[in-house]
Amino acid sequence: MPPSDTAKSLQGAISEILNFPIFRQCPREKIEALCRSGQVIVSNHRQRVFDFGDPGTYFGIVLGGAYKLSRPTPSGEDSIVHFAAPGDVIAAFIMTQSQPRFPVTATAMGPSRFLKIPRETYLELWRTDVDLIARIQADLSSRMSLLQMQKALNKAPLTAKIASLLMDLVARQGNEGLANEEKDESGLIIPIPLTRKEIADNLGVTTESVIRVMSDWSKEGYVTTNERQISILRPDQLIHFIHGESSN
Amino acid sequence: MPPSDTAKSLQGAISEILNFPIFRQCPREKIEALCRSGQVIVSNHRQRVFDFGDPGTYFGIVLGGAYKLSRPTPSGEDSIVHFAAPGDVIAAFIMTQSQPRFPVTATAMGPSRFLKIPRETYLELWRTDVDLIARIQADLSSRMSLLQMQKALNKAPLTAKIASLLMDLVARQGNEGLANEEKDESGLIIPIPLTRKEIADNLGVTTESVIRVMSDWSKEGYVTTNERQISILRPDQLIHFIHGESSN
DNA sequence: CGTAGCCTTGAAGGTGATCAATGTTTGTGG
DNA sequence: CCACAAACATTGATCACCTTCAAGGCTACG
Repeated sequence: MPPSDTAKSLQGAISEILNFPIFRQCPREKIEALCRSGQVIVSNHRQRVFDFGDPGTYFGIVLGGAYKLSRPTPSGEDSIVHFAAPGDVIAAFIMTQSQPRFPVTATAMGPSRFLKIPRETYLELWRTDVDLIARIQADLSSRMSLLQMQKALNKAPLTAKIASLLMDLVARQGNEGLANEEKDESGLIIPIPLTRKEIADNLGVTTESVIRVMSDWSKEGYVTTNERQISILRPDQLIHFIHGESSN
Repeated sequence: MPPSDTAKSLQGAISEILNFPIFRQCPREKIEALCRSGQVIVSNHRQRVFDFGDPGTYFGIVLGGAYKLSRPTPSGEDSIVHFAAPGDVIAAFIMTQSQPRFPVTATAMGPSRFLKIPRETYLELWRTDVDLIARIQADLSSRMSLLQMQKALNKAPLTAKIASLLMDLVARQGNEGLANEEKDESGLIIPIPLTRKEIADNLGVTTESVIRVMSDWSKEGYVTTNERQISILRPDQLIHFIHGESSN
């Protein structure tokens, strides 16, 4: 890639990042400084960015598309820990360790881009720009909170788990800059292309079980899927499932 | 409590904290400065320190005993998110938020003590002592990692979940200063007084199920319990369960 | 044109939940 | 010090939910 292209994509990255909620009202110079040491990485569908256990020499900010963060289970399958959408920070948590290793595998879901920033830059930020670090921590804090919420649903029926996941994903989109006026027409659109298997791997259940629930909901008209794009037509109904009431 | 007592317990707290692994090789003055603005809180068994949703005006470092961090589930039960042992940091993650609220309820498990440190002190540390903040982050990082590992076990049978929890708890003790030479005699002792219900609430299963598994293991001689003190006699057997092999 | 990934459906089976009853220990107040 | 309540532990029977296994169809992509 010629240097001019790199420069251009970096310029784009800066303005994109400034639009993400966690970096709102952040002085442009700071973001520029952050980006200057970084590099925009473009990924294809299903392409792995790094593997569980690899040396963690950098962290990332998702710019477009999505990445799934997974880790192998003792039984050899994959457990998806998080769906990283634009604005999400990846692997920042381990940067302060002395010999960091990535705690998850990152895989692109559809064509995606992220800003790759070397570990040294992160460590320098601790001294030069504490505010920025605090913003990154805030993102991790919400991830932690999400994990805890999901843990609390362990005992709940599968319908509750799926409904909760879908509602979380649309809620995250809502917080970001996008105008979501399409509510009334086509329902809430989930901003990440999800397969049934990915939902299953995230919830720790089987693909078949997810399919059965989603099929029912499609028949009832609560959701629709095409091209891995899931839309929620009846958020109210899904919320019912989260709170334990079965179908009525 | 007369001021002399407070001073004494603070002195004790300082040396205790210096012995915790995350604060090892930390200059004594820094810890002293940290403690000076704090206060040692003593809790009785089952006493609540703060509730989910309360304004988060302080954070804490567990000195003795243990605290369980839980949050209410949509169905009205309790989900235990973490067992906080001595050396664990509580609620530090939310300190940087502008209007922090405790994301969990903290309840003492047996007689316990923790150092209560006001939020302002934490915020000041960001400017004055980044190293200390990094150490606290490291504790949270390991908590996050633990949550992810547990999530990966979602699909595993109940035996694997319980075995994993018990082994995690003894491993955490091992990392702390205590000499654990009692391995050969009485097995690995779990440093936290756990009820079956607490195990169940942590794993998102029912008390009865936990009891059935633990009873089996007691009969097989893998574990023993008395006075809520659980000992692992056959760690090797428990590890088998984690990796999916059933009983043989 | 064949493979790989994803989606779907059905039947059978098991694991853990639920419900109910009872015993044990701990703590509390008269 | 005893009586009573509350929290914890235990056991059994039944049942629902989700898994497992099997088979087949669809689409994308080299």
